[in-house]
Amino acid sequence: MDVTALLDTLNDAQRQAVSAPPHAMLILAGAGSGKTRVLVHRIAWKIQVEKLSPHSILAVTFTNKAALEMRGRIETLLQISASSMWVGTFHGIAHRLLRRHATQANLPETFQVMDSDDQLRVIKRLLKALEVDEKKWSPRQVQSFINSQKEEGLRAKQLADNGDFYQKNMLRFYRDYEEICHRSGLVDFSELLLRVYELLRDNADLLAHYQTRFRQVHVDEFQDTNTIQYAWLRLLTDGKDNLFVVGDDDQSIYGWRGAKVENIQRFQKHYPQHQVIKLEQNYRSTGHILNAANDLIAHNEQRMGKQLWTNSGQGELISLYTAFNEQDEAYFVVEQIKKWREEGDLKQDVAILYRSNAQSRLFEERLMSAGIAYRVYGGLRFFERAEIKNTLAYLRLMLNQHDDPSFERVINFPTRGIGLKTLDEIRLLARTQQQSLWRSAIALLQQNSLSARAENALKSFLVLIKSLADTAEPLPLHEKVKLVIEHSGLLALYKKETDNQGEARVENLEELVNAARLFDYPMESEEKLSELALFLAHASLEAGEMQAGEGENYVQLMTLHTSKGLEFKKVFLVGLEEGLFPSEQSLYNPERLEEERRLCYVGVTRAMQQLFISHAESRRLYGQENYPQPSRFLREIPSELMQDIRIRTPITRPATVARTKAADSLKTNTYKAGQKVSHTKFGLGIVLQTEGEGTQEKIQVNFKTEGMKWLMLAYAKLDILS
DNA sequence: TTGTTCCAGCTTTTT
DNA sequence: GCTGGAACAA
Repeated sequence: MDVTALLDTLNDAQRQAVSAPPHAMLILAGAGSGKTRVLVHRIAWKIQVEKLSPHSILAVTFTNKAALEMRGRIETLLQISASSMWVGTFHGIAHRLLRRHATQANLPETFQVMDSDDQLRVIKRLLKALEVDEKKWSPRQVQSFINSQKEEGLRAKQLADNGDFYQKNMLRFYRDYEEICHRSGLVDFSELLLRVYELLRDNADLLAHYQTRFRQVHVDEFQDTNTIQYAWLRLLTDGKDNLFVVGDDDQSIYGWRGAKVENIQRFQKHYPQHQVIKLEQNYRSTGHILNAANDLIAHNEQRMGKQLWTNSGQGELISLYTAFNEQDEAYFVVEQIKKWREEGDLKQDVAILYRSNAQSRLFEERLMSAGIAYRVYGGLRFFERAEIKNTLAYLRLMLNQHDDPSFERVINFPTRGIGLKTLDEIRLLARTQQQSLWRSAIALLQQNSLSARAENALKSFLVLIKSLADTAEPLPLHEKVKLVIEHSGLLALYKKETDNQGEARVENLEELVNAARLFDYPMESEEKLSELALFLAHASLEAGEMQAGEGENYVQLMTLHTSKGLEFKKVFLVGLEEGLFPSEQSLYNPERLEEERRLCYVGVTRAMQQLFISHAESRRLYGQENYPQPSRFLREIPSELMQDIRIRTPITRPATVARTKAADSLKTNTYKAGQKVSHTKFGLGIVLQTEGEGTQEKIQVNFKTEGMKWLMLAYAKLDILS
């Protein structure tokens, strides 16, 4: 392939980015502007034109999916195998480095990776052991404290409590947590990043080695990097000016989990030689949709500034539907999908996007009764399922008996007569002796202090693990997994469950054996670790797909966050109401509000041809009827880009809202739900309901401009208009 | 050990 | 208003 072929299919800005001289580059890539394309072609350029070996290229992404796609596209483009190229997630690459340099990183060779669920379990147990009030110190709170400190690059010993009671306790938990992880040979997700950062920072030789090796470093979704990830990139490219980052400040929607958009500014300061290129031509959406997105995001103050454009025509207007309530909203969406289905089979092109997962239920119900196949993204993924995690815990324990969380998980699962009392004694001994549960269990047996029954049960558990480990030793990976499933008692247990769930679990276990069979482990000469250990790490680092295969005939339901990076011909953006989107928690915080707006921008730019936006006038939330204002984002999209699908006629509010309340209030009250009223100060409004009697009588009115209010009827100056 | 009841909490998610 | 988890009882 010659050089022109690499550039031919690109537009001017893309071409500039791909063929730029080898210095630091910041590519601000708008939604649908061919970001991955540029990244892939840039890497191809490096290999093809600048003759870099794939070996000297590093490309970092956030998700496994993105990493896989990038490698695949490079290989297709260049028709080479890029297996020597390092393409992976931040965590995946950190894991790889730690495996290679475990000793220098002060980790055991067999260290394992914990997922967030494992981490939470460790913290829960730790808090129990310390006998602190779980109401006051919630495990989740502790977890997020620890993770956010690590993401800022801070160890417990680097933090001061300043006499602060809260901080003092948190630091105690943090220290204990580090201790348990160390003893069990476990590393959590943020630890992977921090540990690698420290490894390179403290080992000049290693750092120099990787700085020399990676002649080009590429980062996808740069706006999502957190402090420690950026610090790591800085180390790796220090004084080299060879960092190529692609991102979009307007699509930064993960600030709440530590992402720092400011890293874009930091980049510009730290790499003064850098060049900025904006990709603004959009190949996805029609003109109207892009204009809406542009005008919406222009309401944000904190942005670098970008204007998307297309030369593919204006397309259809955006449709706006005002629903009576959330039921009506779901009804409308599904009716619309039904119409499309009658016109032709279009289901895989349709997505319903919402702010929070709880909103999916109504759409699911409607789709179900309409007989339309759908798929909800989110929820538990394969390697996160309880039966899978139980099996993995046995496998981990076989590999490393001092893995306390795994020990806890399966010592009495399936039940084998080891009660709480025995377990407590083991825990106590472990704590006082500062040793693993496994060692403590053995010690306890030697003390002969247990009852005969407990002793037998415990002994047989230890023997089980040992014999599983020995028997498995010579077997191929999938046979090891199979052995555990069959001999741990898990299979028998799940087979006994006669309901669907039991069946599904058995199927999942079979699938796990299959996954093990198909697992081909990336074995480099230095990575002499056992296949099993790598498989277990893989299970933590890649929890498995949760999406339907490409092009399958499903309507797709997902949160706005999940939709980032995807595109659909027809998009429903639902629930655009103040308090829902933007969410209640963001309403009074300008920064969070801007993030919500970016989220809305992400949603709008998912649509290729048709965008439907809806909101409801009344919505049941947490068992309470709410009358939310339409989202401010609706006002921020120019009205000439939108068409109302139905004329708003609030008088014909459906009976469901008005009926019961109205019937009740009829007895004593003159006001009825649905009546138009006028207030001297608040203006026009619609009566929603009344409550109480006599001087205590209150009335709830939804005012056109002022929103929903409760008024004391005795004082309210209301005129009935209808 | 299992079932029941009570109670808090309630965006967003990848690794 | 529902759900998941924990505490408690049998």
